[in-house]
Amino acid sequence: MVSRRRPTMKDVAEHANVSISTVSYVLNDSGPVAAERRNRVLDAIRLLDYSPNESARSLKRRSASTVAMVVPDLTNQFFAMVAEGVHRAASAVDVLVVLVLPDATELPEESQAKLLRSQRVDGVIYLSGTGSMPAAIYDLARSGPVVLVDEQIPGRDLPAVVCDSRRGGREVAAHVLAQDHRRLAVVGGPPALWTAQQRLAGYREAFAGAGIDPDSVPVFAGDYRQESGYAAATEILSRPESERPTALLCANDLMAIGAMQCLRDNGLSVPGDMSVAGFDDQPISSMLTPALTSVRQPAYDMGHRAARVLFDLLEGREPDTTGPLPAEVRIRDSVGPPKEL
Amino acid sequence: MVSRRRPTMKDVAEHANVSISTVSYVLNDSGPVAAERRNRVLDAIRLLDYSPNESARSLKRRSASTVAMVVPDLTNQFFAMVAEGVHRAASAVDVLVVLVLPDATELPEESQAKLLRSQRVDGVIYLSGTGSMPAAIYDLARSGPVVLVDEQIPGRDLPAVVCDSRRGGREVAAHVLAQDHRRLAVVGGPPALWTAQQRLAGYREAFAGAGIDPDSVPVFAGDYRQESGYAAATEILSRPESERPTALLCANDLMAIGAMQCLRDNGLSVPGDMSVAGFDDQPISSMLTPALTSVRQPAYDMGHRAARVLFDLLEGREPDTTGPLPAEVRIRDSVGPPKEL
DNA sequence: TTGTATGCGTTATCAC
DNA sequence: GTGATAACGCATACAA
Repeated sequence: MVSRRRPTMKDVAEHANVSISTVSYVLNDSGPVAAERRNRVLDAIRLLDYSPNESARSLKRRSASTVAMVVPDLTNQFFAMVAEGVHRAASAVDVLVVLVLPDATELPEESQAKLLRSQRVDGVIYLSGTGSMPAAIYDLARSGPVVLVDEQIPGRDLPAVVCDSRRGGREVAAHVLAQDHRRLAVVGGPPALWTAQQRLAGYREAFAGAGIDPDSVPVFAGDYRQESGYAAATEILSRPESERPTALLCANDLMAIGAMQCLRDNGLSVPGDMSVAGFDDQPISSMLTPALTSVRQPAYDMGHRAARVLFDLLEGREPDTTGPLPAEVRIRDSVGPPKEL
Repeated sequence: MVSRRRPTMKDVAEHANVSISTVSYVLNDSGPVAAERRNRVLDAIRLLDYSPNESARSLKRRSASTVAMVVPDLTNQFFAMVAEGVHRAASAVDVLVVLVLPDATELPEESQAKLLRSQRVDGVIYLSGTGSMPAAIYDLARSGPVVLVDEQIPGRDLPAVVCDSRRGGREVAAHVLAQDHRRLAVVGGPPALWTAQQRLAGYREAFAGAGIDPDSVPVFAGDYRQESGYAAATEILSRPESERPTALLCANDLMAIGAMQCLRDNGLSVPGDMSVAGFDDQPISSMLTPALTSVRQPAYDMGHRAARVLFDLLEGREPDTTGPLPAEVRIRDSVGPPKEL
């Protein structure tokens, strides 16, 4: 593979016996050009297998046609699906998506800000998901447009695409309560995270609606990871059976899975001995035994819309600012009537 | 946000009272510069919050410091983990990774080739995974370096990072046989895919080693998706029980999961009534009930190594060409002794 | 309609 | 050690 020099516009122009600008005109429809000459150019392009050098284009246009997508963890299928939505929206307008995963070796927001400033990317889609992510984002946003997904920063209004987590929380909780559970417990997410707050708020609304004092329901602090679900369940099982909750509301599927593992390891059955509900509706959740009752978030759509919002911002359009997307309860087998009945 | 023009080297030079070249020298260590002036430059850079325009750099250097990573589907956790490995290796050398997912709307290899030729990316990491992908890749490889992951094209020798699927197949099969199963069946992957061929070849070696004629073992053609596992199991269950296999070797986890669902739907227990083994060891597989016996592929390492190979190629180094990575059997609960015993 | 010339921000060559 | 200056490949204002 002798890797010959790639053809440039100049080569094309020479082959077609026209000037460079003419080539540019046909490439971008940016000027009038006679049909016959246009064809000559097109032929030359095909012949030489020419394609424009995007670095030069970016330099000239001051835009890289590229966005960064920050996700905490690709193996989480929720993030993966958001990523697919982003990718799809981007490739529809010929924009590249560069992947940014937190790199243990450096401060994440610093490297992202550098990326933005270097003009290798025009904007950022930010999925905090897990982890803290405080005002640092706001710094980031000074270097260029940033769109948040499934997250909101109270006070500052950064553009964000979210779904109605509070309502989703209210509805799963209501579903559980409708099975006549009266003693519940919550395994919550990181208290600093917006999603965790919303989901919890939703649960509490449902409790109140069912005549249960929200403050009487114990909340175990988790971190959205499987281990923390296991740990919370362990703690719950350390109590005498008569004081245990009969149903567990977990703020995400991973923790629900951890809790279910713990219950199984201790010889309890789900939902026979204890009901468990999750949140996220990861694809895997429906494959479990029992299949997990959860709340589906439209991950793909959220990613897609976030990308659209970012593009609107980049092109000075007013972003589509319709409300949160719906989150729907998926009723499955992990929630049943309480044992006592 | 009034989005002022970003500072350029020229601005830095003026602030520091030096020439542009001096700034360039300190930025790249590409020339000698007196300590005192170097500091002036550094200060100016900090003051102006300057960072170099990478489009201009790419243009000049004829390299984008960016690679493309083609994956069929991010929600498959194997691919997600490969992607993480690639990302890590890339960010260690300050290379960006752009995500490429097959876009239903156009021929995949065409858009990728365009990407390569446009010099927005310097090379490609290609994960065919599922789907056919024939000689088209080879065309791609003429536009620039391409490294295959978990795939090989017989005949042509494109650089590829694989793991020892044949051995992995042999070893799971041996594990199953060691439980005294004698009537087995295989749910294979797409026959055109290298991995599917290797895994099957491994199974057959084990059969032969156990005194079973490999040709006597029925192979159901799957496509690596869950549904095809379900379908294969359905077909198997249509036979009289005395002719059914007592163990199912599935060429990937997804199909194993599908098969297990089918068995459950028909009231059969795993491994009580039939044993099932997978391949890939997706994170979810250990969370199933029963946990799936599978073969772990070092996905992250494969991605990491593939990226290293690509960088070697890009910089004219001889790529590290150590053999396939090991694939290890993960023994779990979905394989047990046959029912008859 | 078409061509010429200039600039985008960097790097690198060459004089000084 | 340092600083002009010419590319890099493309887009475009302006002249023809």
